[in-house]
Amino acid sequence: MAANASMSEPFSMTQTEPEKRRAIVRATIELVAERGFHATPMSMIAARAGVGAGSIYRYFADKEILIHETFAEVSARTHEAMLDSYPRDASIRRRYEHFFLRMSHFFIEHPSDFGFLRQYFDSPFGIALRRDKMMEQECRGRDDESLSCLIEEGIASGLFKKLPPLVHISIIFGGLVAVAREHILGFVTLDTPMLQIIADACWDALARH
Amino acid sequence: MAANASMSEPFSMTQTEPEKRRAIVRATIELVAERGFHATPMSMIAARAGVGAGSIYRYFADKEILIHETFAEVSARTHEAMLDSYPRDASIRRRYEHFFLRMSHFFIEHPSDFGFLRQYFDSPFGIALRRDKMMEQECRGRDDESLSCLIEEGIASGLFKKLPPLVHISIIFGGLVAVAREHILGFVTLDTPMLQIIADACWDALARH
DNA sequence: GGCTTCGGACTGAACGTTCATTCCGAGACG
DNA sequence: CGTCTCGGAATGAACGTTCAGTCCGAAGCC
Repeated sequence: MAANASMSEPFSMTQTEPEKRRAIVRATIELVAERGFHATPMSMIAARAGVGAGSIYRYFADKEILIHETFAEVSARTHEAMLDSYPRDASIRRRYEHFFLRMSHFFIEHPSDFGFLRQYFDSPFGIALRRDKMMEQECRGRDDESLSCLIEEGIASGLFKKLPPLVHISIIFGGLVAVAREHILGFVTLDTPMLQIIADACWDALARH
Repeated sequence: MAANASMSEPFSMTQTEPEKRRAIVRATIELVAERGFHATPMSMIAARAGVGAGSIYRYFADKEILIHETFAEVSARTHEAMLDSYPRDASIRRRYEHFFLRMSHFFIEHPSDFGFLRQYFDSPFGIALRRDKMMEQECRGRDDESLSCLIEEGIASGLFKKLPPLVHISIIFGGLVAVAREHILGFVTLDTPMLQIIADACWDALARH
């Protein structure tokens, strides 16, 4: 079936094939972000994407798979944004700031992606995924997992407080996500200088004094 | 709601009336915490509470009202736990620590309440509620809202960084909630000394240096 | 080139299931 | 024996999923 690799994707030749798939994924992100997984019917996704209800099943076997594949795409975009021009050899402080600022900008500029990710990680899917990742990480040799590494490096060098790395990550990420959420909901307005100040504040939580 | 004070609640005379109501509320808290609002059918709530499906409607007009009244009860318990023996006249630092430690202990010891609150505040209900509260607070003269006051006091006294109070609150609450969640999910274990250290770390994020 | 045939992406009405809510007979209490 | 609460079957709406048919561009034929 996939033998033919001559010049086109598995569907038509017009090269426009994934147009509908993309529309479906986009609609899923937006609606799940706004309303949550269980509150967004497939019919609503189809309507927002401008396709027939049945067409979704041409691209995704069922709702659960649609959610998982959508997550994979959002997740990839997020990692890409975070790692883009990551100063791999800079100081811990600079790498931390890069992470924090990239992340907060990405969330603020892509509120639907942000909302989708929050919904996903709060769901049983996301929790199971984290459990798997944790297992995997315990068995395999250390991989790169940038933030996790950064924290461990900071602790080892005596820069950061001696706490379980996951606690550091929770404080940073918890604060970051909460602040981004307030901005998106319109309860505060965060510009770049303000985000820098917040990044510094969260750094103070990590650092020994 | 509390108008009729003659001698009995609106139901029977057996004085056992709120027994079932309580079971329903408890089941709602647990199931919503575990599964989310839209993924917990009324029939499941009835089964967990050990009552017939129809009996819920004897106490709550519909699902939405059930959720709201359940929230009101959980919310009251939470505030009560936070304000219990609150050292109203102690230093800002001491009051902060009281708040942080009470809150984290409460969340950890009442994971269902914690899960329910998170679900509620993430839902459109919770967001609408916050919007209302914010309006109300802007118009009315300052009320007590302990944490909000504490932050403003800290900023005014030069102890805390000059940031919108809501940002301070987000950093603290975001971190607190994230950390409690990791504990409940079993990814870290937090005892009292560790929580004290975390409270101190979050304080560092607030404080000027 | 015009006409016909063909294949498969696409649609939306239809299906079986599950949900929130209603209803009614059974029983408890006075 | 009337009143009132309860449980769970009944009801209608809404859901995820399917499928019989539509549509359209490409290929075959004259």
